[in-house]
Amino acid sequence: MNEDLKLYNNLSREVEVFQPQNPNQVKIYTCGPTVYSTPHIGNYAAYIYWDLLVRVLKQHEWKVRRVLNITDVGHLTSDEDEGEDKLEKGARQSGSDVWSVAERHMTEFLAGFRDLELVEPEVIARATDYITEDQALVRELMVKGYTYETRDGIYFDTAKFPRYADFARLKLEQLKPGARVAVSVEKRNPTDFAVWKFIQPGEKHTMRWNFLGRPGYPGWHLECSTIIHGELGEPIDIHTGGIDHIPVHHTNEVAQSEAAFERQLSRFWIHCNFLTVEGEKISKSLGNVITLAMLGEHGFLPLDFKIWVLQGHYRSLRDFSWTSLEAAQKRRLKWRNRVAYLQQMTDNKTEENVDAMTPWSSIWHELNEDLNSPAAFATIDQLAPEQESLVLWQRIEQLFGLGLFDSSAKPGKEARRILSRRAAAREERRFDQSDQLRDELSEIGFDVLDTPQGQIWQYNK
RNA sequence: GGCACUGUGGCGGAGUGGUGACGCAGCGGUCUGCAAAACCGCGUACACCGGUUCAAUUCCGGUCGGUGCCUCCA
Repeated sequence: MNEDLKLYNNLSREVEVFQPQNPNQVKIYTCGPTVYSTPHIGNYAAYIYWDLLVRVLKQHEWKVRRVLNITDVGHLTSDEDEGEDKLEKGARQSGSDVWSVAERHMTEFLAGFRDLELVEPEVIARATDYITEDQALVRELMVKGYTYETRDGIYFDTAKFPRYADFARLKLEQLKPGARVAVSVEKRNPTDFAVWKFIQPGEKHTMRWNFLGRPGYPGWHLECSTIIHGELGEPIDIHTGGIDHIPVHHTNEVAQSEAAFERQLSRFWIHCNFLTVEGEKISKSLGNVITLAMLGEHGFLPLDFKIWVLQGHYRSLRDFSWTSLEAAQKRRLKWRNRVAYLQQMTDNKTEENVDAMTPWSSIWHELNEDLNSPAAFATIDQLAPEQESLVLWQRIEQLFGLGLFDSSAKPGKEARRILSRRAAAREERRFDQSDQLRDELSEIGFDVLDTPQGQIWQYNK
């Protein structure tokens, strides 16, 4: 178990050995979802990768304190209705209010978390619970002279934070401001961003808090800085997020946190790549959004999707397709059957005489090489029968959470009765009957293997 | 335009300066009452063009292609 954990750190753009500051409290922050619509598989892919990270950290016997934020407060939409908040829009479309839209989608998101057997973070922080702290952070930035006020909000002056471009290695003069959105004429620099927004007279914005004598709401990047400060304290050990966050969100987060608190925000920054569907980004406007529920309609479980995600590397761009999901589903079926097989052999008092540590150390090694789960999977697939044991499979399950030991799908009363009738039929060499019973078994979800030790059932789906 | 990632066999997907990971699909065999599972065997894969090298899919340069970001988004 004396394996160094190596992770690709966005700060150095290199794979580095990771050591926590304090093994009793590894501080991790994960950028969470904005809860304005049903999460899609691309959103979950990120949390699947971070789940693996957390499980690996825990396997190192470090104590993890992980914070996940839930953005339940305003961001502007990307659609044409300029300036309308995503939550407001969701509320208008569903005929309810912003608070219940957020509530509903947060519940939905967390249900998906459980279906994917993702380790629950130690802290789930809702942005709206940190408004006072947000305001304190804005005040701190104001006092330190990093901000200026315009008609619509308090802005962070990125020119006053010389390291601004470093994180994303931006070439500021080469950015194309207004490539996709109109520039505010009042901004001093194109990269300046709001830390607090004022609600204009007549503007519809249900979520509002009084600050500086006016109604308003926190800026788009503020909550992450605030929550990290309150729940973990700088510097944290690892900050995770999607690759898309590097140039804007994380850049701004670093700027406002490090300006206000004068400490490094995070020692490691790790980012996962995107998932496309048929070569294109998942987006509502393209109409290619796939949800966990839709996977179910196609006959897949969330865990089939999880193994699909993990058979690629978190920094690789992945393209989703139903055929590749099917291949992943079969791989998981095979693994479940290996566990089922071993369990039945053990029931039959077969002695285990295996060395679980040899394959385990290669699996463990692969995962410590920047979370190379695809390579670890290859090792698992190459296990020789004599290397396999339930102990080893339990460790594998503990690392990936793939439902390999799920007992709810095991043969019920009916299946067990068919199995014993078939055993009797074979004993008397009534093969027509035993073949027919095999077909019946197949219809209720099980295959049967005839081995020297007798019948062994296997899942067939 | 800038930045980042990326181009591996039918489909996915690791990895490496020199014996073709692994999964799915396919073919043949052993085994089996028949199967299944398992095991054994079967594929002239590394976008293109140069360079370095005894040797390049792997390093360097260029070309072409794909994706993402530059408002929020994993």
